[in-house]
Amino acid sequence: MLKYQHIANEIEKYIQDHALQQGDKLPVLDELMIQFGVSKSTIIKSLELLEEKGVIFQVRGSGIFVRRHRRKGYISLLSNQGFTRDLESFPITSKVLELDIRKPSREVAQNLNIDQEQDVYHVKRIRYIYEQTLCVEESYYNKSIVTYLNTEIATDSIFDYIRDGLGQKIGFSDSYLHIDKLNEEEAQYLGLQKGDPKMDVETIFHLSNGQPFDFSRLTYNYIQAQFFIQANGQ
Amino acid sequence: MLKYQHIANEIEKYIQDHALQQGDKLPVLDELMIQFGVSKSTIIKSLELLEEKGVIFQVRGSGIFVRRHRRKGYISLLSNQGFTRDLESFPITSKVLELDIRKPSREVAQNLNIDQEQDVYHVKRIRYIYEQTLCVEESYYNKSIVTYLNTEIATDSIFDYIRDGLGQKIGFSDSYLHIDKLNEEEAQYLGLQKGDPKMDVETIFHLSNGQPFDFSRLTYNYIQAQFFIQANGQ
DNA sequence: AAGTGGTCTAGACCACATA
DNA sequence: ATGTGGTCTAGACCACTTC
Repeated sequence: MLKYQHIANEIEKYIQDHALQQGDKLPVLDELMIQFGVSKSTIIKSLELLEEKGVIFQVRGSGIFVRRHRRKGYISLLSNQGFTRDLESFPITSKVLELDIRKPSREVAQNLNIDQEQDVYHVKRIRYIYEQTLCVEESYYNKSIVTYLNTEIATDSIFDYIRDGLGQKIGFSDSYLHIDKLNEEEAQYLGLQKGDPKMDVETIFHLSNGQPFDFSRLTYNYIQAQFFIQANGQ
Repeated sequence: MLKYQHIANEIEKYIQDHALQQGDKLPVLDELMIQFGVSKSTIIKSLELLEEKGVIFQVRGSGIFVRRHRRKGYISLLSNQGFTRDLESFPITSKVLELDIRKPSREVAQNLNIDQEQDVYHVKRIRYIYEQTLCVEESYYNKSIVTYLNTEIATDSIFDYIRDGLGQKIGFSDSYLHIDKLNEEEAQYLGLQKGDPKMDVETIFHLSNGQPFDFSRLTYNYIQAQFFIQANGQ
């Protein structure tokens, strides 16, 4: 593991173990340098990581402080690793409704940047949070990258499998959000009424080399759906 | 202006001027170092900025590539500078409905981290995009930080005024998203029906020293509301 | 004035992709 | 094997906050 990653983890663990709150001060740069026995740049790199993650904020001339959002039970829209990778992880489970290999629609092919003759895995799942219906998910994986899938994998974490089982490196993702009304089928899956509110999140996931490998649409139960986003200044 | 900021701007301008698309390759590190006459670290810092912003992605051993999301007309949920600061800026206008000084409710006081005796500016606005109703906004500003406001400022950009007029440095923000149904009043403002879907976005904006200065709730018209989020791997 | 974080440099060495 | 990005160092100097 890289030094700066290791140090970032240690600092984050320190914050959690000591239950530090928003605004609490961390040791100064010089101390951290000595404590971890590395150069200033390496500490700075660690702190940049934590700042980007929304764990701390730095004030020039003053110090390094803990950043905490106050509300619990919200799902982060910024983790592009699915839900299971969140720090404050939720008890998310899945039920697989459909799993097959097919030719993509034009929309799917476009989003995966392939042509319509190439095979994709199609997966439809319901996802539960605290045993309540959270969302319906429909995903398409480029089969030339995600070469194999089965129901067992899809019931567990597909992303863990892609990373650990297939050895693919997951990079960045683009998400598009829409608000609309539920249709009959969606309402049935989510245990709501037709015409009730919903949020659709379409996401294109890319490998770290920029290749799209997954296009997914999640339709959320508006009662369970609470999200948060931490933004940093530019 | 800092070197790495300047370079980042130049590179971004280069991408726009040449209308580069997703996956197009940029000059390699060595070339950029020579071209801008700076050290490797400075170029890297610029590229990190652009990567965080979702403008490029880097592949070790391969190169630096342009990152573009393909869909137009979506509002970024990551800009914590309001709408007006977006690169692909929209014609956003505002109408001020209410503007007064008052004592905050407990909820507002909590979110601004003040007590209920301290004054806040209360602003209620309707915001339009392409001359259509985008959202209703209700904001509360800590009056000890935002010392003055008037209708003219609130019709324009309040954030520009806070930064440029008051000389405050805007830092990070925490946003919380909910989906629900419109009530009578909201429906009227947005020109929709009671019970139609809505998205509420509550945001706490902080100065760069960590102090909250603005708590706002935006209620979006579900027909106009389209958002996007670019996430980077961890 | 002292303390603290931020920028920038030159260079050594490492890890990954491509051919 | 070569090219390309990533990590890490030691140190000089700068900018902001606090006292």
